[in-house]
Amino acid sequence: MSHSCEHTHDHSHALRPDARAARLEDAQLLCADSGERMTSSRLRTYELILEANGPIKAYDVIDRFHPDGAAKPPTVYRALSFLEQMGLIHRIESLNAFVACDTHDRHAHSGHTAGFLLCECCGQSAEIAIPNRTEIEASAAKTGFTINHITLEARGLCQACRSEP
Amino acid sequence: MSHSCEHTHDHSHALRPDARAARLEDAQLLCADSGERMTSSRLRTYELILEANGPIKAYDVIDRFHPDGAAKPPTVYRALSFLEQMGLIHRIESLNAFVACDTHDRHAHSGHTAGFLLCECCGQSAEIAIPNRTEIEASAAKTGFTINHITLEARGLCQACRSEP
DNA sequence: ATTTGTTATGTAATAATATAACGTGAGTCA
DNA sequence: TGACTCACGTTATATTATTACATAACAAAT
Repeated sequence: MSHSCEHTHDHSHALRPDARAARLEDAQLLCADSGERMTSSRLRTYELILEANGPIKAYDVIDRFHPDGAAKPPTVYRALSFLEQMGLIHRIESLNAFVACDTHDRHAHSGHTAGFLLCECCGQSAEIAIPNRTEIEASAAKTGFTINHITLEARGLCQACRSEP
Repeated sequence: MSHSCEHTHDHSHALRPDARAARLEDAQLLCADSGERMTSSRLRTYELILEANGPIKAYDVIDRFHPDGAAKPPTVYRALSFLEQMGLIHRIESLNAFVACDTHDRHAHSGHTAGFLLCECCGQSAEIAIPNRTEIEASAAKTGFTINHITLEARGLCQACRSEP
């Protein structure tokens, strides 16, 4: 889906090294507080996701895991599950990819559920609050359905990609 | 995800044979009107999706395609793409599965975009209108993002599964 | 300090999902 | 009829994800 265009994608959203370091620290504190272990493979996986410029595929994490050679899939998939349970990353269903949770909003989005805007051109994502969650729940409740989790992924074009020809 | 419970799922939503036949006829008319060809593999794929009691996996279609032995994957994946483009079926991203479009609502949902309620217990799905489409678009527009397609999938428990212990 | 239970990891294999590439046939229409 | 397009058949392979089981690391109680 991404990179189907001609222009260059110089509008990187990747975190700068110091911001990444801060996120890694925060994650370690979060785990310490919750009595979970932030092991080295979990940390490495999180680091690679933070380094990525947008959602990253599991096998890209696997390939980049070691300086010399790939990790074994279960190592990374286990870490991804853990990080997702901790609310540190989100899975993007429509891309089979993973993205770091936007820390700024992490506590704002109830149940660690967020919506995503996914640019079909540059491949970057933006996390948004799900507008009117209650309406969705109300609409479901009419038929007696109770919602546990909402996946909301909107595909389109980000401003940068729309303005570049 | 589904069938993690103890109770039986006798609340089938599958169409009755006559209703299925009507859908198949409608689909053929739709194709005729649009100048597309409803070939036998497309029809067979659609038939299997209509017969399913909820979202069905591509490989389940592949396995059931012939009375004796499976179809080749490309045959079915091609048919699935076609049916999706025609608005006859939807892909459920969070399940890697496909479900027949709810005909009743097919014209009501602009752009053939629909939301889904997915029961984590019985595996059935219900198609809903996306309640906040404009708000989502407005929220995206604030950052200059234009939306082409919205995926909305809510997981939870349907009434039948909540009432059965 | 040892035992014991739990949690995490290593490793090999394989399952599940999806597409590429390329040749063939069937319809359409000048 | 010839040329064109669309759909299909076939083989192979790519991509995504999990099972299964053995080992290691850790924590907590004895």
